Amino acid sequence: HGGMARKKKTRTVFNRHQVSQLEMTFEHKRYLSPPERSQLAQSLKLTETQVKIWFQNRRNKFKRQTGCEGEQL
Amino acid sequence: IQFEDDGVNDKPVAELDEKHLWDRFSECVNEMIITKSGRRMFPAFKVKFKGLDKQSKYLIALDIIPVDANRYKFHNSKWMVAGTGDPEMPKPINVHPESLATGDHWMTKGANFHKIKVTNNITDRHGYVSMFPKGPTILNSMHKYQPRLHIVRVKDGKLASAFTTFIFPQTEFIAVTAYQNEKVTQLKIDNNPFAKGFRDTGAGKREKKR
DNA sequence: CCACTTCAAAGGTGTGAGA
DNA sequence: TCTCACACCTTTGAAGTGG
Repeated sequence: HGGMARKKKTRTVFNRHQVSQLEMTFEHKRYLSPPERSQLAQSLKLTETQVKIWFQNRRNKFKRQTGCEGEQL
Repeated sequence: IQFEDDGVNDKPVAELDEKHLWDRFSECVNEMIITKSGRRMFPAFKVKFKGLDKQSKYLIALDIIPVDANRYKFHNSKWMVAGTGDPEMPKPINVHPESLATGDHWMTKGANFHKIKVTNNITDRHGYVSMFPKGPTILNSMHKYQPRLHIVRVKDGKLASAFTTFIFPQTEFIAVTAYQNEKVTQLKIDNNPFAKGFRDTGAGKREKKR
């Protein structure tokens, strides 16, 4: 990185209602079709990209937790 | 306690996870800090399951009950009875958040109760679920306690078996407001990742301001 | 879509002082 | 005995980057 472009990435946190709705939706469907995503985004007042990325991250997390099954002694 | 037996044949067995760690704490009599805002227990209460029916759904729960009616004191590096215990508050039953999951779920993923908290703050009751109190478990300092694990099969929202309760003696502890036994403190520092900043060796920078 | 990484914010440790 | 502010860590999770 050459320039001095200091980007303050402020961490956005979804509120409880948003997370619980997203979580409930994820429990039923692990993938969302574009129309479903659009509707959910609108009802939660999030952008479609945010919902898309949330599901992407959520799938990754699910895989990570479930995949690492052989820990401990 | 009433239940409608659904005829499912299972034989629930729970075994304590990280038993060796619990044993080391137990050897020097474990202590758990209680604070006003609520403190997690360390080690965390984690269990693995066997003998559940894969298809059936189960509720898994944890509670913490008084061991006896004594007050204790730490004197000459030893715990000893120091009179009669104080009255106990009713103890909440901590239902595991993943509850009403299948036997298959519990047997593959186990149950981790690391988020439950213990407190000495009598004035912040979080209300009740059903007949039972909700929120952090209220304990008396310098009293002895024993966590218990409960398993019950559930069918169509109704209990479908008797409760199976497991007690792991090495999870017994004395509630304290500040650690009494140096050995316990050191075990906590050595094993709790959140206390890594107090470790002497390696990446730790133990320092005393004078 | 996945695999990873980035990096603030949130929050859990024991400490040591001062009740 | 108990409480509280620290310093010092971790964990969390949305957003970033590349495949």
